Amino acid sequence: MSRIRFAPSPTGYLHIGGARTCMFNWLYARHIGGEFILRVEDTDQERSKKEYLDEILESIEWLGMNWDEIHYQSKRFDIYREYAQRLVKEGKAYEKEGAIFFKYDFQSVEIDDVIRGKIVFNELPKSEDVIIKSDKSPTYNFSCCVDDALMKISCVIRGEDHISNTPKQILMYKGLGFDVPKFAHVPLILSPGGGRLSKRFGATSIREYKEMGYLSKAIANYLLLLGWSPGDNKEIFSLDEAKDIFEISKVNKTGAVFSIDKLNWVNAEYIKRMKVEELTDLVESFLKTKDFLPQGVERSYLEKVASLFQGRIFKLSDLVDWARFCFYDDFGYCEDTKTILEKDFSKEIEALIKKLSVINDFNIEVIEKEFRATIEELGLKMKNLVHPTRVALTGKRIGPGLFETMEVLGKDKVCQRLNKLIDYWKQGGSNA
RNA sequence: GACCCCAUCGUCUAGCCUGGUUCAGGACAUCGCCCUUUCACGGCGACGACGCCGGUUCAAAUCCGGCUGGGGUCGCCA
Repeated sequence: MSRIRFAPSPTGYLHIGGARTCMFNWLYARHIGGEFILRVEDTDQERSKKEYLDEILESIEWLGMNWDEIHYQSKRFDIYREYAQRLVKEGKAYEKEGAIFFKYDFQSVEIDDVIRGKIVFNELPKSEDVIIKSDKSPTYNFSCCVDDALMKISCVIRGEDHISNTPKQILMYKGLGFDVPKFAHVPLILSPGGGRLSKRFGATSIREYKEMGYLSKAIANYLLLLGWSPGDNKEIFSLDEAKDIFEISKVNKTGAVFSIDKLNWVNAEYIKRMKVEELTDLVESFLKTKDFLPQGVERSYLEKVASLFQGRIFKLSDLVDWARFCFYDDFGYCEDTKTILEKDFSKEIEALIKKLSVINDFNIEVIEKEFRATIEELGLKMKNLVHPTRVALTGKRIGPGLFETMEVLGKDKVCQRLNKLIDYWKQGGSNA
């Protein structure tokens, strides 16, 4: 049975790079029918926080992954000390000032990397390293090595920033008499400017993306596109589909620049392909956490709003800007609507109100019919009436199709808002 | 500085392993046209890459070497 692990350190939130490494591990494990193990590397008691751990586990699940085992290094200190002690007895390590140092028995070290092939190190910067600190906690390279061996990890999949740790670890495996596992070093995700993904580049944690209204499946899908490709020009696929065809050896060697534009596109694709009911669920809980929904908004209404915007938003948070008029009456007219409102169309709008107010079944077909009839009778062009009407209803010059917008808002609100625009003109254009 | 990794359109990538089918395919972004009540969506199209130099070969994006460029690591952090 193959055993694969992801080993996060709870000293920060799960960021994009970690999430992707986790996905590669999970995908590989599931693809070969192996076990997926989470190993929490919480040896740094000072910096490890429960808050971070909770967030990491939550993000992993949110992205659609599960695990078979979870271990905590903070509970295994005895084990690390025992193995370190063994090295001391064998003369491969020694104690000094309360710490234990491992002496590298260095010749030349070769890594057989599943993604990169052979990597050869001909020299190492040091001839020894601390494996147990003076506070008796293990150092990263040592606990990592002991655990990967004891937990029978068959392939260590991690970021390429660990390549230079690998020769030291291999020497430790050998010193301890352990079998050396396979390694696969995946490329890093880069900032748009090149270089490491950093806080300087906006959001980096999965949680932040969730809060911006990105869907878990879209993020998982996009992250997978960074460094791996199904190879058939397919770009939209689920973790589950990927699982069936994923090959760790097919992961790229080159670092990939994170593109918010492409993430937006993927996210929009997911939103478009979703059933309205499903989208409404997401919209509802998202807007609730943003404290955006007024009291008493009905589910059926929310569903109409979701459907109205389904094809035109990139992320859920776009609704906060664009769909405000669906929930609140207190909006003013945007600055850029001035040119539209310059000309007074009171008479025409009044005629429109008259036509609309007598409609019984206020649906899109009837609305459009009456709207066009009004245009016809007044000898106007569509845009003459469409633009001011949209501004009256939404406060903006751009938005969803006018007639569906009217249907969603309903007759009363439509007429009321149209009258408000007439008042605006009466008062000589003051934004009441 | 030392060690290591990497190198196809602006970006993500397919192709590279098993050289010819590729004057290099797809996607995002950008631009144009169409659709149209606005903005999007959708449709169509344009722009746009094998870093450079050598070598191997009848033939190289594909194999080899060098150079250049980018990245990573050098903590009793992980």
